[in-house]
Amino acid sequence: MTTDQTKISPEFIQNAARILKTLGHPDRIKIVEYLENGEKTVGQIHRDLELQQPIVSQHLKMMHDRDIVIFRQEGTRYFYSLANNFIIKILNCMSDVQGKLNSGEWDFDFSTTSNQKEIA
Amino acid sequence: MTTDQTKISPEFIQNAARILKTLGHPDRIKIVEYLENGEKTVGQIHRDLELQQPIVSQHLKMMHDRDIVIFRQEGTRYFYSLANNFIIKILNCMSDVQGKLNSGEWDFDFSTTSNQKEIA
DNA sequence: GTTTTATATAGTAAAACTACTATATTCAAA
DNA sequence: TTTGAATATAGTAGTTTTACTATATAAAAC
Repeated sequence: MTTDQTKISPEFIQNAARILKTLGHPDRIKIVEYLENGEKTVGQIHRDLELQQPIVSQHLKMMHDRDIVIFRQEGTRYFYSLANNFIIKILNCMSDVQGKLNSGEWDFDFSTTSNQKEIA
Repeated sequence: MTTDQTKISPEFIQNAARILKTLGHPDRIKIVEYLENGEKTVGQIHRDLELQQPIVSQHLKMMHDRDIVIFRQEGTRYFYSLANNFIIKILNCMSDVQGKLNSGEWDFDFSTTSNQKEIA
């Protein structure tokens, strides 16, 4: 029902697109989800998520450019964390969806997807 | 708090990434949002959103491949609609976020973004 | 001082996306 | 049966992403 009352503004569409696009990569989703537990160093992400270090840095750099993560430096280590609750909100949204899919409340089967919608 | 209880499954991450990435384009967000009002023909989208027809078809094809939209053909016209509530859920999530940003409840200012998180 | 450790950066080839133009296809209409 | 309307497709040049390898930096540890 958030359809007509909360019309997505043109300016926001740009931001939303950029955020969604950036979040649209398996590794980055994993990283963001991992960061929900609090700030982590590149090495922790690298080891715990089993991703190559340069790849991790690359993803983090992209996400930093797009304001998804921030970091603080301490000696030779960089501690990254989520930049905004916005990101968590989306992640939770995805989690909710997953829950409904797992519980069978929704069909995510596709190919068989039926959706008549309110066709007048 | 959907962190540890509802762990995002590896399989879902793939789907989520594909969906988010696909939604990560201004035109496609506009189209999806437009389709929330019910099914529309290519021509309607083309005219109402002021997007070139081939571009619209291109986006719709991609979104169909990624199971975001479905369509039914009637004569020479194609009626497109959203394939799953999943998509609406995400859109609503984005709308909510926008609402909070507009109301100043959150800062989306970035660059100034502060986020200490629960640093132990 | 020299060697690790922790990260960022450069460089790059292959793949995917974007935005267009031109054209084919299929119905509907005259 | 020719025309026009509604869409899909093909083709393509330019731009981003991706995924790696190699390397530069800077702080720590010896």
